[in-house]
Amino acid sequence: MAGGRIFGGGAAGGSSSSSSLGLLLQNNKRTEPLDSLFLSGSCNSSSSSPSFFASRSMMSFEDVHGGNGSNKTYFRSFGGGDDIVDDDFDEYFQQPGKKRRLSVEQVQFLEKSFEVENKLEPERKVQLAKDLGLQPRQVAIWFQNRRARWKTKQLEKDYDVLQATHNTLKDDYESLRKETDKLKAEVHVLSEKLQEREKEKENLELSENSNKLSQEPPEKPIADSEGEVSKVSAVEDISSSVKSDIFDSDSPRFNEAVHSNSLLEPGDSSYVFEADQSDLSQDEEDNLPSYIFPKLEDVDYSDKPTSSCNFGFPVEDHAFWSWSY
DNA sequence: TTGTGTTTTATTGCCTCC
DNA sequence: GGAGGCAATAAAACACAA
Repeated sequence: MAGGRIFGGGAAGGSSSSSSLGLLLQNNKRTEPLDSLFLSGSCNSSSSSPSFFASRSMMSFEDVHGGNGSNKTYFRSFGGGDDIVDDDFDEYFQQPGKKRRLSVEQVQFLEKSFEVENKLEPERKVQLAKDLGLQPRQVAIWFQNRRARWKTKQLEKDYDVLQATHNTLKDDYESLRKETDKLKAEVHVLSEKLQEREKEKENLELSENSNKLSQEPPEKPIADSEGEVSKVSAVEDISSSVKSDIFDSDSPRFNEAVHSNSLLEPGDSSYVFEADQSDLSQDEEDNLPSYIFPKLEDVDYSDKPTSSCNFGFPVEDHAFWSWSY
């Protein structure tokens, strides 16, 4: 233990008319134990000089006179001084590396002061030191250590609160996940049913058509209207087929339609799959059929005005993305 | 009595503020 | 540059079980 700071040089001289805690508690009621401290620990005692009083605080009366360790009270009376033998004190005080515990009363006093204000201004430090018969440096150290203890306790409290919050969130997450799984399974079952129904319908139509074709002899259309008639029937065929393909992600015609942007135009009344993309994670997007969640690179918005920073989204739909970096 | 863990007091070194 | 705060740490004091 070399070097280090030099002790604060004892309590400041002069008498005071108010205690340090009194400085802070001017408008507060004092507690009874502290009152006794204030009274008994007064530095106004004419019988002892402040410097002597502060020095005396560095020792235990009972230690000097053979006290038995635990349950010690170091400073039975702050003001008296008649029962102190200076030689014993000097002997004790000069022992190197000895630590002296503060008395219960001193600690109570300091605790009370700490409750009021956990920082220590120089004036209060000196005043407290005077009141308690300690070195100002000791008071400062006590406050420093007390702040450290308080901080540790606070951290423990914060940790407990965070842990409780974490547990609550975890439970919420679990229940939401279960609900999501349940809903996903429901969606799966329903979409399978839908596909089955559409296929049945399609098969029925095909068989009906083939029956008609096999029973009716082919009629030659009139030359003038031939082109028109075949065009209309062709369009009808394609139209009905496309409609059913909307529900069939495997249909190449469906994909063509999507790519040409002719069927799934947002805002169109036929735009039936307006998925809320914000609720889907990227992984989920990847697993979904393209008709529910067309990939960005598959959608051509070349006919729409775009800004330099809209990531390929139509400007009017994604103003959010349109800020400039 | 002794070994061990905890608490309290004090030191050291670094940092910030005035 | 000095004062004061803080984190890390040392070491004495204390508590307590074996």
